[in-house]
Amino acid sequence: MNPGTIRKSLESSGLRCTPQRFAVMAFLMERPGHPTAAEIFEAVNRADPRCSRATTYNNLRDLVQAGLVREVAVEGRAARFDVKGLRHHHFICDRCGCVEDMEWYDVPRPPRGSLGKRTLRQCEVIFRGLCAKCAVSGADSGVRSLRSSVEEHLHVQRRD
Amino acid sequence: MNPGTIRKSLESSGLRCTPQRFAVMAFLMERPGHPTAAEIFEAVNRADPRCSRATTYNNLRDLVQAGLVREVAVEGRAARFDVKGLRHHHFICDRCGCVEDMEWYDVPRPPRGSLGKRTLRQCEVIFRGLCAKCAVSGADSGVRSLRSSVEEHLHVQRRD
DNA sequence: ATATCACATTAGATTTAGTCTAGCCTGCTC
DNA sequence: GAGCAGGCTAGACTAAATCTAATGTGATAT
Repeated sequence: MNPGTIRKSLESSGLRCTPQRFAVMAFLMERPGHPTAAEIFEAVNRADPRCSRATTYNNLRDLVQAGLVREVAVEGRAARFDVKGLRHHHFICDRCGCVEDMEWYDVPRPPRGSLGKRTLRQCEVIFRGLCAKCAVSGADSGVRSLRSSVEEHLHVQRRD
Repeated sequence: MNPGTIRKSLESSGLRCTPQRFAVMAFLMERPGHPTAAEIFEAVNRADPRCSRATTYNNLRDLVQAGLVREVAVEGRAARFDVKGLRHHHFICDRCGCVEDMEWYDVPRPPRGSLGKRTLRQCEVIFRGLCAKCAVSGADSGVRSLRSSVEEHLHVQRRD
């Protein structure tokens, strides 16, 4: 990835291209796979100890606000980040919490009228299940958090 | 909401109907609007101080695992919970972080082959934008965290 | 060249959200 | 009526993220 590209995309979003900001962005680009903020901080800080934790978080916030980076919240775990490149959806593993990209396809807009006074900015699809590694390994290897382990449909037929 | 219904759905999911568990479930049913764990704890504990924080979290975990309750992770904020009743999607407000239900409609499955060795349990659509209240009030009222403001055109200044 | 100003950065303290620990309680079974 | 399992509790603890107050940086104005 050409350093000029990063600089340009930062600047065209109104962000100054500081060494720290550049490093965070570069790390995200060259390491797809949705790292957590802690992983990003650790990597960037190891490469150049001039980048502190607060700066990493600040820069992530700025990059997300500028629309260059996407944040993915995962139940019971740290958030994960990826560069907003080609459009894609996300797959979240119930077991290990990893986030993977899924091929893009269009999501139908919500039906007329269901939006009310709300303003719609984005629709995204989240897929859930087991990632390839966890699906294969079968046995448990780190399940701990609030997650639905029962198939979706087998409960609550509630009439209201 | 008939207390018998709650007891029955707990028991048919293999969960004993304890007073604390019942209270958490009842609160979620009678107060739709996706409260956070802290709100649930506060309400349930105020109504009956015999329910501790740990118990609230334990019960939420159990209810989610049993498939009676759904957890919604929100970027930069506490998770929110709702009873899994009628199928619906979720709308998350960029500004205040609230979660609202959206009318259900079918989501197309991921295209053939894009799943690989993964196991799919669920597809859900998340809508993002501004909730009715925030869309109207325009001015800022509590934005603080990593959130995307790109296409949002309304530049909220953090800190004042 | 220097004062100024806005933006960036830092170390470390703090807050928030959630989990863990160790012990007690309750109600069933033998 | 002892044993046991699941459930509960207060409060200590942890992880993730944010805040604070001070310092650095570099562009522009004087």
